Amino acid sequence: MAIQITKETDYAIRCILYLIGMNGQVCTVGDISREQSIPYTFAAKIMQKLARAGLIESVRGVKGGFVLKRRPEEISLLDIVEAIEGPISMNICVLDRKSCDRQPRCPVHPWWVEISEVLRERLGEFTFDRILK
Amino acid sequence: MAIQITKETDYAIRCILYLIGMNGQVCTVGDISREQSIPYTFAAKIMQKLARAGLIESVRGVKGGFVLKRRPEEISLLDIVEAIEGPISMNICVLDRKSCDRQPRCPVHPWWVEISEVLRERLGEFTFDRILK
DNA sequence: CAAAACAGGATTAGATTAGTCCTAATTAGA
DNA sequence: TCTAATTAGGACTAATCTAATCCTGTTTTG
Repeated sequence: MAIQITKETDYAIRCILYLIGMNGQVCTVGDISREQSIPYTFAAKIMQKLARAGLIESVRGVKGGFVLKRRPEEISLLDIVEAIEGPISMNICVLDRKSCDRQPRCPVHPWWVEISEVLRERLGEFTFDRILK
Repeated sequence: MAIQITKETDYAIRCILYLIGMNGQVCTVGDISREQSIPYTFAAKIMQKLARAGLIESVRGVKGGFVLKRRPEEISLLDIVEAIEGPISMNICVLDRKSCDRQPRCPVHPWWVEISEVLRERLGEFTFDRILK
């Protein structure tokens, strides 16, 4: 676990980008997988996560697929990162205080809390309306 | 590779913290390993990396060990993270443009460059003199 | 009811992280 | 000068996580 988003998250961003480009049209996993060069079953998993997070909506059955559920300005990098990887923290101790074995207080802990928060804020500022310009 | 420092980096921070607390006294890997609960051989590797990065200095032979080479205000979280994990980038494409298969331009690329830079700056602001207060 | 699609659990392969082992090289001190 | 304490560093192993696949089930159009 180094300081980098996963390939899955990178794929997820491409998925959203693709849906934005399709302007409300329902797209299948097949379309997305083909156009964005993402392995089919992996793309399917990613779309499920994005749907559970409420960023996109699934339509089941023949003629089904996925559509964007929010407008581009309502979707940020943070939304996608958290939909795929879960809550952000620069060090596990931020989310799970027990994991820090240097009880009761590690002097660096508050720094990680602060840096994690800064990163969240920044990721939240990058919304997809900005990308179209 | 998710957005989080590794355990090795966390250990490295403890090593520096320990040396700072020892006020210029030469400390062995044994001391550090014992006091900070880091497996001996792993701690040895970490100290080597910190030494190569110029944060600490090694003294070989009997009575040898490690000493801080810089003052606390000259050591930041960034120095340690980069000494252990190498250059920071939120997405591989920031360091290795070739790794981005969506040539020639991915619209998200400049965002990752910017976010990586913000993170570097923030990590650089946390210097170890601040921790003592 | 058949075919096209999503849902989701279980599994596998590959990469990375975490940690170990072993054999030097260095040096203080008996 | 020999020995013990110590760092240097390459090779290796174990554990964990990421990336990807497989399979079975459910929904829905025509």
